[in-house]
Amino acid sequence: MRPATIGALAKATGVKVPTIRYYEEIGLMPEAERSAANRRLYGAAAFARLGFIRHARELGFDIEEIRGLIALSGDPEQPCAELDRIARDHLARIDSRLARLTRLRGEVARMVDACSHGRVGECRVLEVLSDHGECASEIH
Amino acid sequence: MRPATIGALAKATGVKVPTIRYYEEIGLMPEAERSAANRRLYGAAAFARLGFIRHARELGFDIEEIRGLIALSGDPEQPCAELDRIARDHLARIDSRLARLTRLRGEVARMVDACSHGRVGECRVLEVLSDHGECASEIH
DNA sequence: CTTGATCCTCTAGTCGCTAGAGGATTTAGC
DNA sequence: GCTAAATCCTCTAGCGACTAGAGGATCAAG
Repeated sequence: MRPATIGALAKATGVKVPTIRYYEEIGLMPEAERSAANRRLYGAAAFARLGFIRHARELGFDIEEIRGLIALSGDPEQPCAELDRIARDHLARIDSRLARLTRLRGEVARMVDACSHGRVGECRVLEVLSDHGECASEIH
Repeated sequence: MRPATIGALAKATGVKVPTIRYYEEIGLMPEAERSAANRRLYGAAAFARLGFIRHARELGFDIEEIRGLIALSGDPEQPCAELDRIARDHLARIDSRLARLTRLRGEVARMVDACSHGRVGECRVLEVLSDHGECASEIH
């Protein structure tokens, strides 16, 4: 397998070309080797790493967390407690976002139900929004 | 009730001072009157409007939607179909975010479970992240 | 009358990209 | 071999919704 262009890497991983360059710029991807004409060239390792990054991003890890995960993966002798901690922290964040979003859904649904389908003057959507006392749940 | 300073408005509504200035800059709040010494002064209407904005933001409406809601609220004779549409669209967005976040939670939880609490070399967290085939659900 | 809190404007930074300008090089079709 | 389209390069600027900080004016309390 000879080195691929950035376009081929993009196609294979589903990460856009400018995003790959951006990842290189912020040091998330290593600096790519270059062809004689200054084009970036990627080998199998780059495909694996970018795939990893993409998947982690899809799971909602932020760039700094991914940096941490990559650093840890480079040293297989380390105990995986830190890895576990990053993942658990992330899970906790997801859970709290889920809880918040669920409460929010309830409030918005209630608001939609309150619409009388008449004129704006009678519509309760605006009232619900204006008056925090209308909230069923305490969001703040 | 004589006019309040920006600080008092901030305290009362829970919106930070720079954010209020930002809202004025982008035209979400009207330009405040000024004291002789050029300080912003706010009356009851400003409290109501900023409270409305804050609440809508908390419910996840974006600035453009809020602009729309405010514009509609200015004309009580209009039918409230448009209002209803904005709110329903928003509800649909929340639902799809909820669905996505729920799938994601499942994957991350599975990943955390896969940690053998040994060394990084044996930990499946990294594998799960590397290999999209490991996914239980199709996210993309 | 001084001290500290609050206010003003302005610029720049956050995150994770995305878009576009302007130019070089490569690839595909004829 | 030649041309046209696609791809690549670098660079700067923009998105949303703020947040942070500099540098200076003004206000309220002791």
